[in-house]
Amino acid sequence: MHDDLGKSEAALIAARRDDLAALRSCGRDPFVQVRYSVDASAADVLAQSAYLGPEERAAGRTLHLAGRLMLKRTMGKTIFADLHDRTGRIQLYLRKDELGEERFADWKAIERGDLLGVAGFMFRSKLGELTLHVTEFTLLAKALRPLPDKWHGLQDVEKRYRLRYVDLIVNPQVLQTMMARSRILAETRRFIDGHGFYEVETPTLLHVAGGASARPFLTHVNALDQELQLRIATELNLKRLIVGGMERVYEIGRIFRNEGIDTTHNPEFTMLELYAAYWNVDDMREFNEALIAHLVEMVTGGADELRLGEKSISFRRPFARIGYLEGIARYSDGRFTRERLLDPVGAAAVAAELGLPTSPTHGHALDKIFEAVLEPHLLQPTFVTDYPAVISPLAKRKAGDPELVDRYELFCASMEVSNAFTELNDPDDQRARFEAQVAERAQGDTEIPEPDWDYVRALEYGMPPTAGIGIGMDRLVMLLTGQVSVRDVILFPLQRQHG
RNA sequence: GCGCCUUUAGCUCAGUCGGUAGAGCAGCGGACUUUUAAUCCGUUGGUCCCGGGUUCGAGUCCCGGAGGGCGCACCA
Repeated sequence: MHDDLGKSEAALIAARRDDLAALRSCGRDPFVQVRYSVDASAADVLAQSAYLGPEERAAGRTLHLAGRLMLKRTMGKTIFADLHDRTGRIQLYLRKDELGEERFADWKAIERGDLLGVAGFMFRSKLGELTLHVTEFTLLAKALRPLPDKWHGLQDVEKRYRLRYVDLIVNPQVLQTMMARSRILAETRRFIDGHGFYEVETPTLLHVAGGASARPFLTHVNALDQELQLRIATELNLKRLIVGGMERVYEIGRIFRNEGIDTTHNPEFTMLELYAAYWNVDDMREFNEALIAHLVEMVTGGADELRLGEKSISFRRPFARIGYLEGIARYSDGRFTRERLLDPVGAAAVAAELGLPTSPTHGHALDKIFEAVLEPHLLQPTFVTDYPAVISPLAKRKAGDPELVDRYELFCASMEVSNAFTELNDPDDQRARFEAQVAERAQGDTEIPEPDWDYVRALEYGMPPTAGIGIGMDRLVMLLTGQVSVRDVILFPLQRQHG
């Protein structure tokens, strides 16, 4: 049909273009096809014809499937092929004596990668595989570029991320994970909506990005000729809505932090933040536990355990609980006491004892100590409670213990999965905490945001007692799908531009 | 930002001591009416990431650069 063109990529494309030209010249241009009436999916058809005995063929209506041809095995006057759709793989079987000389010959120009509509009936092949016996087919689109190796797929990590569409075509596991992510997000919304919450959208472009400690991305509005920052949290705006009376609000939105990129950090990521008026941190913990257990049940099909590599993580309720200071004391054999940790000088000494680099602030030192001492032990789902107030500028102080706040973080597999607290609604205390942050910023902790004084003003109108939570959805999806790199749960992770 | 590793055919990978580039798959031609990464016969295909240098000669050694991965640092 076409000349021997060699097999450099350009030649492989040229050969496929020749096939396309040949199809067009005999009035079979695949790109004129506008739709195909699909009435079945690979997974459904396979499940429904499981009853078929050896070499038995199914009676009944003709099935119509569509998908991408991923493998072609030509045996002279018959062809076996693999068709993939979003639900999975199904084998096709075609015979020359049924299709006729001409239609069968069309398959010379139908190759791996092409998109196909097929009609036929199910049967069980001699070797026992449920197979669609094709009686009718339509080429729906031609792949002009060759696909990667049929066995190894696309392994090159850089190409997988840069050419994610190819990755999705040839690595079914990637497609499964990304579709699972979509389902997890949808189920999270459904669960939350079921508890009477309102989903809202707050701005990503802000004059002062606050609500977390992180360096923001900077940008510029031409219309106003002003510098703007991309949000680093949705917290302050969502609590403005609590002040305004929405009472139960949440946002699942993109957050931007201009910081390092590694297996657990992408500069843009998806965070759920949720606020409930008249709840406290214990109500939130209950809600959190129910949500996570529910999602685990969904992805496992009813189990309460996740396998993560060698590890097995049990989500049987209630999850474990340990105090922040109590935990550090326990895993340091009592050496790192509350008294030492809550004192800036003592904490710095503890950090030095652990060989940690010098921290610019008390809070920074506490974070490092926590990560070194307690976090590695938090494999099973564990609520770490009663955080020091110094590292919780937006949380309410514990009644009777003002050095601590009503806050917890949930850890699974040594990864922070949620962060929740009873919100500080005392405007005077909030103002004082912001002022303390200004001082810390002056000490050199550049991640500390500029205070949002309008937020204090909002509190002065009165915010009901409120509990709030933040959940990094990318990390939650990592946990639920067993991925070790955040790039494997983000469709298009940020990559450096080629020079 | 620092360190280690990595980049060879469309894909997955070999390439020894520095001697002028290989395999499998894909492609192309042929055989084959129940295959399973089909098989069998034949066959084409290279900016060895880029730029310098050493050398009679560089995929290989040296210097510089780019992309990527991992670790550290940074960071929820």
